Amino acid sequence: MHSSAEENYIKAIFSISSRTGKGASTTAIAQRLETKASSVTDMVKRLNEKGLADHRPYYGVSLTEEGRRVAIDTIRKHRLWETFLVSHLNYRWDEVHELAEQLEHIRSEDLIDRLDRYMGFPKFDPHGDPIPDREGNITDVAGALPLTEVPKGTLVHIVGVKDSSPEFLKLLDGLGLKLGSQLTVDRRFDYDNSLEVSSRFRTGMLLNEKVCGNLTVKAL
Amino acid sequence: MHSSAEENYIKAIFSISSRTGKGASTTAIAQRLETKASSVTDMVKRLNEKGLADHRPYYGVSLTEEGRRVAIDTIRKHRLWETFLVSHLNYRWDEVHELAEQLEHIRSEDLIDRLDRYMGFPKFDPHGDPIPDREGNITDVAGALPLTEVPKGTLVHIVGVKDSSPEFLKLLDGLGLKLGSQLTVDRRFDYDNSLEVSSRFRTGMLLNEKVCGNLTVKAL
DNA sequence: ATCTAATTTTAGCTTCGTCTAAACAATTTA
DNA sequence: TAAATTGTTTAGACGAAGCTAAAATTAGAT
Repeated sequence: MHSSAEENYIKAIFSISSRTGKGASTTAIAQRLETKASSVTDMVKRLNEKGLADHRPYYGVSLTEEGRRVAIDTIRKHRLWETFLVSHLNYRWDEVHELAEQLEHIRSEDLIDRLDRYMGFPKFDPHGDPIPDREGNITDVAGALPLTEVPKGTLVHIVGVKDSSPEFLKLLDGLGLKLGSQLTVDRRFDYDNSLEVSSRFRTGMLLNEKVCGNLTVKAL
Repeated sequence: MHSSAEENYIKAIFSISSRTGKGASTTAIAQRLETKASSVTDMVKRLNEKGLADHRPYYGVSLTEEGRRVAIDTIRKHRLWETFLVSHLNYRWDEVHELAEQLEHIRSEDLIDRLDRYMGFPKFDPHGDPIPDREGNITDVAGALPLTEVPKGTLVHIVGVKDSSPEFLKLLDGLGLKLGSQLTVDRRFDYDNSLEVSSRFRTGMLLNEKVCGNLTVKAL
């Protein structure tokens, strides 16, 4: 059995090494979990002893097959709970992250499978992230790419957000943007890689590079 | 903020002193939580420092007004989660206790209020126990009494179970008994205070004193 | 009323997860 | 290449929550 702390470390290692393609550095983990590098070193040692992570000092941490499974199970729980909170308890998409961080640590595979069935086996969570199935398979959206990569004139729709923080989601809400919103890239500014986009309800929206990088879209 | 461990101690103190009408003894608490008396002494000291419990050494522990509120809030969460698990996720009444023990520690009043509304503000949990409302009011069933007190010949129906352990609930299932089941007391045996009862589906059930004491019924 | 038995508390130790401060290693920079 | 900076680990400590063994207190039996 794994503690909540262990699961949080495993999730962080999984997410960092998926993004970078390399082992996760101690400081990167510390930053993400808002803890100290020395605490990370300690915990990584424990994860290693439990066969959940490999650690070559000064090189980085990576998950074992078992650790990877724990990560995916935890992500599955997180995303299913987020989906439940939004679709059944009427939470907004910017309110559910913290709660799901608690709920994902409830120890019962059966509970999450029942919740999954209760909701009709949803494929994506409220932020457009794919929900792993019971076997741990994750079906990614084909043809999805960050808004930064979209050429001028293209019509796309939003299929996901890379940043689920309340701050970012509130910004999108303020622009009237949500999952499924249709966008056209009207202009690209080389100066700072910002884009001018328009939706069906608003034109002339100027989005900076950071915002565009966090919006995953698909051509229509 | 209270830890899960604190909430468990508070629930135990609440339940023991409701039952006995006195302060809860260290050993009684230890027994209920399957821990050691010395651990209880330690924790009670902490609860006392936090203003949640009063403790006169060698006399017993009782909750402060604030501690009582924590107890009732935790019970509310426990019973609402149990209700959700049974009525929406199709769990049986003998399967939900352990899961609810985990879920009751999720820290969010808002979540539990939304769950309450989602289910239409249920008044009783799957074991017939009353669910406290948001203000902490508990509405007890008028005229409910243990089966042990029912005179011969009376027609009653089951409104609650005092023991929610899987073992006891499976025994009831085995007899075809559940909340709402109608029972008649056919005979009372002074020898061991056991009763012979019959339901609409089965006659000649010999229930011992312990079983009868754990069945709360109401005359029809 | 005293002595024994049961209960309760204290003292000291353990594990988990965290911290700070200091030492050690690696990578930049000059 | 040496120095400075950055990143990582070690050492030692702490709080929470538990344990065992021993001491202290109360209650029950004689």
